[in-house]
Amino acid sequence: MSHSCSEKANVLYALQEVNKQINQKFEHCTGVSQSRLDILHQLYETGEMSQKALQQQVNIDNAAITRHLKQLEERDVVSRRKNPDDNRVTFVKLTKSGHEKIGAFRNEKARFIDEAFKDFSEEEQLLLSKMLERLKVNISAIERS
Amino acid sequence: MSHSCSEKANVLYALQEVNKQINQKFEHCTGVSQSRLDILHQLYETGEMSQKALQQQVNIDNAAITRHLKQLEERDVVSRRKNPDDNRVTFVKLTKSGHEKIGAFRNEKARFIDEAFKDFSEEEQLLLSKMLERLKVNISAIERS
DNA sequence: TTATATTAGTTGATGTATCAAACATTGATG
DNA sequence: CATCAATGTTTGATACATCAACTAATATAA
Repeated sequence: MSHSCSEKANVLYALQEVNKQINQKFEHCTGVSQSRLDILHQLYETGEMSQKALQQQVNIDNAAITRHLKQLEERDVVSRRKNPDDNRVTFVKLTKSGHEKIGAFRNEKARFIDEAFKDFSEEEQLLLSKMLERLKVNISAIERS
Repeated sequence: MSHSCSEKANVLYALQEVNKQINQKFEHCTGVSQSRLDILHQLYETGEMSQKALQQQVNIDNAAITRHLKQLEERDVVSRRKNPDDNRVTFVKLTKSGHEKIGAFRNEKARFIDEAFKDFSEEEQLLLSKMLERLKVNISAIERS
């Protein structure tokens, strides 16, 4: 029991290691943080959208979204305007120059991902994906002690 | 190509999701951050050790280690002393009261881990572990563009 | 033995995620 | 219509990780 438990612990630890490694390496390669790229990626895919929708897609805090967008707006990567039909929500989209820049990052990321999974077959990817999903479900179900 | 690539991207994304989820949930359950628990866990396992060795084990920044330990020392969870044979290094260990407290956290974590992997067979754990290891190797090999 | 390099640890600056509190706007109810 | 609840966004406080610059101690080499 103690042994199998510590084995699981190691898997969890490995997961965190890989994750940290990904973030560090990728950010080091591109100069953009993962979460910022997630935001930009989402805007690239979706076009104009509300901050709320964006926040739900990329799954980081409201406050963080606001701050990222503020900076991105200053650098003319992103533009914002109020929804004329509901002044609570603000719409965000990539600027033209932002859109161009993001293209390069997306290629970079694609390359990164291809390298990361270079020796994974389709089946293995699927397997990994399924396992992660199960982990996610299990963890969601955990109650506060 | 575009399709399989975005599939990989989703796997990577899922990995990050799970990781974030783990950290949030666990910290929410115990009130201790993962990295702080890693530090305490390591001290629990190893006993007294140098900060350098600790840092290498838990793999977070020197500066972060220093700051964690400073706080833990203030709260009497940990005690530090200089290595009399080499005044550059400082040894750290759990205090008696620290040791007791950590026991509870470790149990909490064991429970958490058991829940997370509750429907995973030994083989599956091993499989996941191997895949993560491969990812790690692949990512290590990626050069800055 | 004095100068230089290396090692361990600390501190300051910066970036970013989080929660909670505040705010403005809108919707719903009496 | 007036009040109250809900929604979307912002700000402030806090926590943490990272890098770079710094200090102190030791090891190396001239």
